[in-house]
Amino acid sequence: MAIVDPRLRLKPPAARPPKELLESTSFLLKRLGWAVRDRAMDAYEEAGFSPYHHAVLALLEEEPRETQATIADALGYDRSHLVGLLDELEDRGLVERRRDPADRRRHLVKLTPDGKRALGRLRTVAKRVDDDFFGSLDNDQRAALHDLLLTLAGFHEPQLAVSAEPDVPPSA
Amino acid sequence: MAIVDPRLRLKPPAARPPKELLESTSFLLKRLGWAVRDRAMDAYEEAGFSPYHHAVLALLEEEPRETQATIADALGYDRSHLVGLLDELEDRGLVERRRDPADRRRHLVKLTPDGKRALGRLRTVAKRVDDDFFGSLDNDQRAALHDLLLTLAGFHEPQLAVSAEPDVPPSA
DNA sequence: TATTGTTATACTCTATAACTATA
DNA sequence: TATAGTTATAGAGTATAACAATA
Repeated sequence: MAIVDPRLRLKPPAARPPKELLESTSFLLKRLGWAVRDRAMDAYEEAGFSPYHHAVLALLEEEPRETQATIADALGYDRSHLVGLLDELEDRGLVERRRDPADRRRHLVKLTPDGKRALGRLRTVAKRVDDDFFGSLDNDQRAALHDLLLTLAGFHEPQLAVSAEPDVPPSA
Repeated sequence: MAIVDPRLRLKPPAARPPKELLESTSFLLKRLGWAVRDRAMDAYEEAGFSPYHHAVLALLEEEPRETQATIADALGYDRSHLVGLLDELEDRGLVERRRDPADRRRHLVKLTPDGKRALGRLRTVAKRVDDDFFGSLDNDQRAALHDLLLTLAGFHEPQLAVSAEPDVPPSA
């Protein structure tokens, strides 16, 4: 049905990046990081959220009475960025901000029951993104990739290091 | 020497993202992709370039007489983005643009000898970024990571797929 | 004077769309 | 009318710095 110009078949439009870029792990990591970010953004947006909201809610579930500064530090966000995120979460009744009586400059932030429920939904979103994006790998490959990335992360962003601070010290 | 406030040892400031994020491969990929992009940008900037310049020059070495549209498509850039990049490269005498006599709307772009030399320098920058960023992995790990990323890339950005189009067709 | 949270500002990117010259 | 390259514009995102309240 489709008639193809012979010239196109002889010299295909070479719509491919140069080999030396494909041989660079940095290049691949950059591209894929961007791609997965893109997908995650879309998926969260469909659910009416952003990945930032998820991160904040998840952190609050683990550490129930955080101050805004510690939240920002733990997630690597700027403190002024966090203000807007918390405004949105508070407007929807997912978190509560109240002044710390011990230091009235501080706000203590905590999860509400609705926030906890929202967190559940966001976990589903996150899982779907992961399964979609890494679905082409088998379980072993996926685990291997995760390990390698975690190793790298521990090296480059020490705060992402695992077990640098065990719940129970070995000596206990 | 250093005396540590006991409270700090009992309840360290928890400057760490929630566990569920660390368990998400997407999250790690996103973070590391951003980190390596950051480093690459800095390294190229020190050399007076951007990774985009490198990509364009590398492509032109492989395919010496590209039109702007095919360059943009091959690299996944927007065509209007490419204009500025080529302006910069042309101003420095690293590429040449001339009209295609067969279709005067088109520009044929090619590498100059100076461009070729610049490409050499940019390869050094790229190698240093790669070695720095993945230096904490041993050779096997590094190769494994590269393979996994390449597999993923082929799945998500088909134009990054390897050997989808062999230099010599199997039938030849 | 320093710190917490907040607001305001400026700057970079990116994406889109208009525009020209050719076809 | 459609396409290649170019230019212009608007919007999002980010980083920085100023600010008010409190310590």
